[in-house]
Amino acid sequence: MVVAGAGSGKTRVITYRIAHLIRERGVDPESVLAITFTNKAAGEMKERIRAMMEHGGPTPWVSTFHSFCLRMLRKHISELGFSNDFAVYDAQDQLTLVKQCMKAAQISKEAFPAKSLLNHISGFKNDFILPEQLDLDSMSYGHQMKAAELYPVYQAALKSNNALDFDDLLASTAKLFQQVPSLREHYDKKFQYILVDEFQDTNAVQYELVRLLSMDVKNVCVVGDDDQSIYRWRGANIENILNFEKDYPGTTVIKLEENYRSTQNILTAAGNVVRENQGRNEKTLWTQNEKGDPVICYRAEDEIGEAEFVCDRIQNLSQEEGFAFNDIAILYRTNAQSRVMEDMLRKAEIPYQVIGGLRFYERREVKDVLAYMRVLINPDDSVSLKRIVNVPARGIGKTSLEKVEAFCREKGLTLLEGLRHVGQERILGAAATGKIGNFISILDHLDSVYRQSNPLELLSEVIDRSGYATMLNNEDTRESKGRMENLNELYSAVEQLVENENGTLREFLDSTALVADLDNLDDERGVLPLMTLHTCKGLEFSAVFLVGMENGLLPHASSMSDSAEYEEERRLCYVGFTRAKKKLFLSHARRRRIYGNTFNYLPSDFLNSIPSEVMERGSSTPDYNMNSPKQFSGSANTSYSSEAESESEYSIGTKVLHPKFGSGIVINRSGEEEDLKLEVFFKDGHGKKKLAANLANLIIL
DNA sequence: ATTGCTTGTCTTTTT
DNA sequence: GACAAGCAAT
Repeated sequence: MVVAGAGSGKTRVITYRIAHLIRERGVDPESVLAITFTNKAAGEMKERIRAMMEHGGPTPWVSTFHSFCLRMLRKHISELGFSNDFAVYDAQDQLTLVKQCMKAAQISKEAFPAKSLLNHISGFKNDFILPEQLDLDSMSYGHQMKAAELYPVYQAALKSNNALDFDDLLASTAKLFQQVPSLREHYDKKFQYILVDEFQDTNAVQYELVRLLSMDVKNVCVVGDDDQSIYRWRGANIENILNFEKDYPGTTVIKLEENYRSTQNILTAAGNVVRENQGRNEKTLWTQNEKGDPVICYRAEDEIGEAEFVCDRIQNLSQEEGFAFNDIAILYRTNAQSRVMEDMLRKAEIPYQVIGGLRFYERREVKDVLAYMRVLINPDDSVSLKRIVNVPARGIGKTSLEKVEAFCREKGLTLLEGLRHVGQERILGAAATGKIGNFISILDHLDSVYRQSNPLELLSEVIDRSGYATMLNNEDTRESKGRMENLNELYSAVEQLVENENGTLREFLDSTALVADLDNLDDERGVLPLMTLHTCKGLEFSAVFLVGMENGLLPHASSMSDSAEYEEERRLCYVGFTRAKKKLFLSHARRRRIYGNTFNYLPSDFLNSIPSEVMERGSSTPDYNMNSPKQFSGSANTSYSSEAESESEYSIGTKVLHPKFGSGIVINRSGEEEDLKLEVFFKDGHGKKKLAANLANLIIL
């Protein structure tokens, strides 16, 4: 186990270890399995290993957990009673199916938001709790309990659609190895060497997978950094680092504490922020690098001023100091923050790319077109079928579809089978029957294309015959033109697949299901990347701008009520800082418009952790760099000017006292002046309360 | 019965 | 500001 700080060369350790094993120890490359966090990282690692080998030949398995599992399942899933043409459901598909199941199970969607139930189900899967293993007595409150009730229904629905969701890829593979010992043994023996990067972000299933593959051959090398654990909310478990030594007795632990990436000042700032966390392994990163420039912290009046500052400095770095745009990054906590930055970058004519946000393969038109192809491959996929049955509109509405569905339930047919029987069974009137017949004949035609030609021809036929092209052409708006462009882009993606790899349609669909945001990062051209703090993990840039350093954004408002979540925000901040090699710019705005409301945020608590020797403050208005950072966690806030006080009253993060509930912290606010509503999280088990500010008799602490 | 329109809701992070 | 659910108009 290699416990290694940021910038200490973790990934390099894995890459060189693999190269060493193969080159010096004569290990068969195909007996090596390396797990990375993104497909991009996997590709780069493979490339580097290949470069270190003398000649081509077999290569080690390098992939993400998800792609590894998908590969296993495509080969062996019949053992679990699925057909190997199963579909992979993304978050949208999952939600659609959950809603459908809730209707069937008569669960009120007002009392239980589908998203919340899905989150809990995902949580069960990440903890590797199968529906039959649910312990209802251990369930906490209402949502989790309801989710437990829905979980088996949802799994059954997935099965009848011959589909797995994202979390199933992992859980089902683990289940597969547990249920079929011969298979487990086979792969255990095959993979003599297993290496896992970013181990601090593995969850229970992933841990179990590693364990299952290393029972007979206990040769595992994991690399991680507990300070960079930022996926707790996704089920990641830092405990995995602790359990490791128990499950693998005789583990050698190697610490890497020298940082080769950042200047001393940046490292000091980052180290001080993360040091305040309680549950962490004490380690201090050091570097031989120069002290470097101080970290710059800029206070803007509003988010536009912040964006102006950022663009200004970027121009400066580019023109005066010769930084390439792709060596500078803008990082933020939430995707929504990118918009203002984009507007300003466009004005400044700086080329940029936003990583993340709405993914290409999640766009409506792309998903619609892909849904046609998914149905051809897997006719049981009713989620995709329902998506396209009336898209473009062809007169098959809600009521008709409901009747067909009822008929299907009664006869035990899949939706597609049901649609095919509409005519004979006289379920619907002549008009509706005819429309469904047309749709079926479109599908049949596409199916024959699918069987006879390549994916590229099929795609153009889908776009054409479905009526999608006509629909977009008729609309003739800026939006519809954009959608058409996306379809053209999809076309080039498939084109590439067919030309270069001679891939099949299913391989293409699989790859679309597994693309990560970061996989789209294109670091060749001089394009400036914008991304969230989560996405930036593993990357480095000469200059980094971390914007929105405010209580409520970083730390995010939703983390204020839970100390474990709050600590994760700190780590997130640490990850952001340590991406920077030479220059780190922080910024925060006094006012910020979000969702149409104006918020007055206070500067982030995390800024207070940074020693003034390594940080320089600036702002568009004077009086900022004079004082040390304001303290607002203590009892007195006399350092505020009166103007600042009225402005920041009840800001997110403010500690308050309530006559009944005692002390608490403001985690959200809405409305203005008289109608100001606060959401306050109280200690001592009172939990979240919504209060009207002028009625609640709150005392600001 | 379907369509296109309006209203209301909800926005942390993602393989 | 995006999107889904609910509405009146055809």
